[in-house]
Amino acid sequence: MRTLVKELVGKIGKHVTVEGWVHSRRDHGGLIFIDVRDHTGVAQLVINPQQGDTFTRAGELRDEYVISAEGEVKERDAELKNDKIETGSLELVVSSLTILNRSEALPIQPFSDAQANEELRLKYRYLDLRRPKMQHMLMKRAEMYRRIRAFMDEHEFMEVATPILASSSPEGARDFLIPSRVHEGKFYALPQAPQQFKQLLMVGGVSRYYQLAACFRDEDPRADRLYGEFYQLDLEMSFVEDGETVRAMTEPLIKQLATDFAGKRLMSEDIPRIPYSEAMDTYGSDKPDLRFEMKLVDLSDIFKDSEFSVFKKAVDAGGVVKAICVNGAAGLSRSQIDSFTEIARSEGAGGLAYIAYENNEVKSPIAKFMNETELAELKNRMGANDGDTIFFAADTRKTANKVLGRLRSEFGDHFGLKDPNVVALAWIIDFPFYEFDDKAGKMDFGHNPFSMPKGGLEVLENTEDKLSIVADQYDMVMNGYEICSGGVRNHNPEVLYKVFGLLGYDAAYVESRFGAMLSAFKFGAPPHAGCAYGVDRLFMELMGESNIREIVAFPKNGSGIDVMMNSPSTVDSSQLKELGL
RNA sequence: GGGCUCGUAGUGAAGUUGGCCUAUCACGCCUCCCUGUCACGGAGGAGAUCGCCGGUUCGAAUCCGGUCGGGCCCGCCA
Repeated sequence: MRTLVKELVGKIGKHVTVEGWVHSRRDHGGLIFIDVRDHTGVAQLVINPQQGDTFTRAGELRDEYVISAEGEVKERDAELKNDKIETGSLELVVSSLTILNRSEALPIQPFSDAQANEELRLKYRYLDLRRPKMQHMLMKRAEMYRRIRAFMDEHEFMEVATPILASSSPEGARDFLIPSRVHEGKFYALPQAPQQFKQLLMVGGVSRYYQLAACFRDEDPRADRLYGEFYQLDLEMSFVEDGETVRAMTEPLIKQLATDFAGKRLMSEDIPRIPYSEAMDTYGSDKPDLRFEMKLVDLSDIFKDSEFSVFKKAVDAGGVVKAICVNGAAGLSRSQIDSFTEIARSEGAGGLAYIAYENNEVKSPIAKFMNETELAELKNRMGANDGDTIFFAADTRKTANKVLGRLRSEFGDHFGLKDPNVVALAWIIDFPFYEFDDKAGKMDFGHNPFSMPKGGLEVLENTEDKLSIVADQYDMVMNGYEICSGGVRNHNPEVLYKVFGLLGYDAAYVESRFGAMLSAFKFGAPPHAGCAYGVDRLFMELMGESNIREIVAFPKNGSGIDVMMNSPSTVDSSQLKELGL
């Protein structure tokens, strides 16, 4: 019967068996100390030379050998206690020692402060997982899942598994395709989300559905985006016609996770609802980090007749001049400003104009083009003080917002405005139903084609400017990350045809792609709404990580390769033949 | 697909304005010594042609070109 390391504290004087890994060894020649580690902690074993074979065997131990040690738990003398570890007041005096398995010298040192590079850590992930931090991640992830399930259960949601072998959906991300053996030339696809299945569950009479669902998308990864597969807390509620019901229902869960679970402080108990257009205009992003202000200010009226042609031209062309005021940025060096300029350029800006206020002087390459009135009005409008710098974007509204939104986030990082102990939540609502795709030169869905246009058929048919149609669609934003996306669904076949029809897709197209859903909606589909939280990204932010691979047990690398399991891999020609490939 | 960046013993780093580099340090590894350590200590040892290929040069870890691999970002992610 094995005793866990953390249980030793209550076992002074008892004879026990402890099993685990050799964490470190201190061989004094005539006396050997072994630190044994299991998932609950580390404890010291003492092996005396009187123990004969056992002592000899202890001398053979190396780091990460797997052992079973039997003996008596003794309280250490006062001067020998180690207050650095929980079991430091005791030790196990070993009478019998078994080597359960040996270990070669490790290719990475999981317990060293210097961390091996990520590629090696991923290749030897099973060793990397022994690190206390990774153990903690696994345990916290499990705890989060327990809390989610308890919450959903309490709110009478029913967990239903939906298929992993699904069908290809044309919109959205690239699919992972699975060739069918039985039906040569045909393919399954791994679901990008259980979207259609969960809506069909609503038609099937399920009132409240949820699932911790695996989702698959073949898109290039990022630091906050896993390659290939990720998990969503997917949920849907029937007989719900307003998104507020869904938002209000799930909010307590997220608050609980942010506070009780992650130990952080909420920026505000009330979670603001911000229309998409306002978020873009005020923060230059549909996922603003609301832990700090630094709002975008429209200065077009000041500069519409300016001598400074760059600004005037932008306004004349129908664009805007907008700016952000960054506290303390007057101290930025030339090269730091250059690197922010590079960032602005990468978002489409022509350059990065600025005005710094330092020691009550105006320092700026562009101030000479402005008159006293403009400078005074500018400073007043931006609320700039000594030490601040105002950064400008003069461009189309879209580009100016994008550039300043990105800079706002970068400055937030640079000046430490993103308090890691604070969670700022917001709902971004009223997304545009359609957007103009500049590159394709045509209209496309702004977000999710399955959500209900606000106003329904009436609005779809009678609105002149289709780009002004708003979807009943909502995202939850946490500290600058989109952690949830949801909507009131379009359960009306007529409206669904119309929604696609406006983009030029005819009925036959819609039927071929979404036949099951269309047909289901003809047989008494209840109104329904729902959402899906990206639990990996949510967990990442709650754990204070900026790299999503740090919080997942076995992630793929940035090229979509599992360097440990060596996937993707080639397969036998016989396997291909069986599939008719 | 594009941009930026990195690649030096098993691991992490230093060296990178060309030459005292026969490449330095720490951890790890191996041998020996050590009865109260807990990052044990002490003595000794093995281990790297500096990602790879080519070029410039009297001389390349260092400069140039190419290539491979990693990371971040853009595109993409309904």
